[in-house]
Amino acid sequence: MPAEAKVPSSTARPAAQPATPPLTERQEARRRRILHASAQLAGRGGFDAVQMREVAESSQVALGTLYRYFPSKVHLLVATMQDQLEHLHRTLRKKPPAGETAAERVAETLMRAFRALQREPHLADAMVRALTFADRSVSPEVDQVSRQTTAIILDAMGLEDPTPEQLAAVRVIEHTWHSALITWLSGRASIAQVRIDIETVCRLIDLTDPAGRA
Amino acid sequence: MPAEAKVPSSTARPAAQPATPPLTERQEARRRRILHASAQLAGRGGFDAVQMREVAESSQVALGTLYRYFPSKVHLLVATMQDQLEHLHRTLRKKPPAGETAAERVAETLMRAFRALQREPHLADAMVRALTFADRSVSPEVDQVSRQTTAIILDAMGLEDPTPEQLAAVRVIEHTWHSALITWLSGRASIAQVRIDIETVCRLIDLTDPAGRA
DNA sequence: CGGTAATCTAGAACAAGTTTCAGACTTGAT
DNA sequence: ATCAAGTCTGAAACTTGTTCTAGATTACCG
Repeated sequence: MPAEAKVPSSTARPAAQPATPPLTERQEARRRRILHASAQLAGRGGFDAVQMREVAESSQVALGTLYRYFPSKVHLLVATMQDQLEHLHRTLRKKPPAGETAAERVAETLMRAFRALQREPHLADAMVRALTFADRSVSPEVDQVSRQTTAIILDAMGLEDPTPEQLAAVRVIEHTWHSALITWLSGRASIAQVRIDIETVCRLIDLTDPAGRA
Repeated sequence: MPAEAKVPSSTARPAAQPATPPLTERQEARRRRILHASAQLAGRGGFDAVQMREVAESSQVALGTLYRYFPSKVHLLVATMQDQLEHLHRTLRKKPPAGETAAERVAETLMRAFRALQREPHLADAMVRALTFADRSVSPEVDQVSRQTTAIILDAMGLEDPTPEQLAAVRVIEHTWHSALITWLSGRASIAQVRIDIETVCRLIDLTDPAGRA
């Protein structure tokens, strides 16, 4: 029946999506080439520089195939972000933050991530814009990014069993993180400002953990 | 020299933009028609339904003229949002929030705004997506929206002389507000969830005000 | 091997945002 | 009233995301 297997869609991780039929090696390679080209183009030029025709050409794939793998430009860029986030998470695991309190560690972690983004501001632009511009059709993928981000923050807090209040705080931290990134990317906030925002929101953690009812 | 220019009639608010050459009455009328058409189309269909050709036709204006007034679709939608925000602010002034603490009043105000958006979810979609998708070329306009939002929140807090810490909290509240809206609009968070996020972030205000010097 | 269904390719075609242009129209000044 | 300069209009053109099609390839089953 099938030839080169079924329609691909998300991650390469086996322990992730439920309905992701496995990919041929050649397909996996194509997918990887596409994501690489996407990140490459995004790296200089940002969101606008990632043009589907160029991605296709650059990754040696027909336009139609590109769209079979990633049903829209936003899907593509969100997938690119998933990729980068995984990479970041691995890096962070190797060198956990050293702060005293949970709030400090989270702030340190986010600032580290922020510095990584500063090294590739155009790539950051492409990914973050895609993420916030995504409509309902990309919800699953965006949600996956969100879960990954949550995991990173919880890791930094060093909690195995967060309370609902703490999870609420994490949600707000994520909101702030995304929105602060946007203001920075669009030139409306300085790097210093972003740091302040992050540090401010991280104080919410103190509010829930040490003294409060847990 | 100029033609339909120079009549210093009304931009309504005299204390707003610095370098906005005043508009003729006919121009003011055009501008208003355009914004009305924009809101109308956004009202059903959201971001995608606001098509520049339709806006032009619907507001009895040539496409080129539309682009003279609003240099891009995002500019147009952000301007639409400015419009709506002013309206909201006026409404809110009439019925200030009744909560005991500043945090309660801010949360109440934002929830009220949220309910207003729920009545026109498509319009909300168009405006918020435009806002977060805006690139640097729209910074001034987006900044104006941000200032207006800040003003609304500060009003709710009832402060005439906010401390830097309080301003920081307000910034984070705004971040959360925008990002929470996005998650709601893209179907990744429920209304209840948004309420929780808002209430959570508003606790930051308690952190700055009651104990410290006011 | 041969068959066949799914995949891939190349390229045209379509949609909506944006730009451009020639000509008609308005406005304020002389 | 006339004129110069800025505005508006209508329409075509251009760009880039997205869809579609016909035919060549590929993977797997028997």
